[in-house]
Amino acid sequence: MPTPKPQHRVRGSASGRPIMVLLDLLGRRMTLRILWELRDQRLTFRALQEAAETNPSVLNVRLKELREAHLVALADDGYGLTAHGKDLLQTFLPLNAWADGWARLWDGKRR
Amino acid sequence: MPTPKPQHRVRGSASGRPIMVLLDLLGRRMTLRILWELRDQRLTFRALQEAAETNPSVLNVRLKELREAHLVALADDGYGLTAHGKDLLQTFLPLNAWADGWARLWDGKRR
DNA sequence: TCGGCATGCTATCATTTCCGTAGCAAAGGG
DNA sequence: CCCTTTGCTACGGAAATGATAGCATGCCGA
Repeated sequence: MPTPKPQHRVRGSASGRPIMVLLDLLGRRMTLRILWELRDQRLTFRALQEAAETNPSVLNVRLKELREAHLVALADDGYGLTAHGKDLLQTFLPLNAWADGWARLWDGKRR
Repeated sequence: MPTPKPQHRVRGSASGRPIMVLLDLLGRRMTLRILWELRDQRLTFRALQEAAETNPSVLNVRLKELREAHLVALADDGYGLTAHGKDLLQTFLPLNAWADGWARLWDGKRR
């Protein structure tokens, strides 16, 4: 379960193209969720575990990957996004509003 | 392996908040990749399978989920993004450029 | 009308990943 | 000392994924 790095073969892509590497990384379970939970706060390992509703084993693996990817870093006051991580998160912030609109697709169909 | 729907409990989130549902859906393997491959073209099942470098079993499961999520639809000329899917993809298009910049983090470290 | 071919897709099984729980080592107070 | 919190690891069962083979349908040319 190697951490995907640009220029290296990753699951689902022999090319190592950065976008493919990134899609592999973000497509692993809890990765997007972890980034999301850290979008506006720093959290300890355990606080992050609760926030993301996951367990320490998966969380630890994801955190290792995200740290190797320079998206997350651990400081005295807990885990938080790096400058790169914050930059990436900017891309995802509109997702929240988008998801709300998307959810309305089901509102009319449930009774 | 139920398709996540807003207002319903999903893996990693009891709340059913749309953003959590979306993060669960997008966090499943190959989901982001499939959306990415369809960003500017329609593909047959087999063409999509090759493009995304995956296998029919996983592809079929993901396509079912994406169709139920109204993000992908099948027409005579193959699979393609729905209006909602295209809208969502707009959010991710900047990722390509971002990933190229991100990859440079490793350029200086490889020798 | 009979191959051939491409289509979407399913079945099967081995492998990988994930999940849930218990617990450890270190650091800091009281 | 002991209690708490920290980050994190070990383990076993469950679930998801991956790879391959193959089916049913429809189309097209001979």
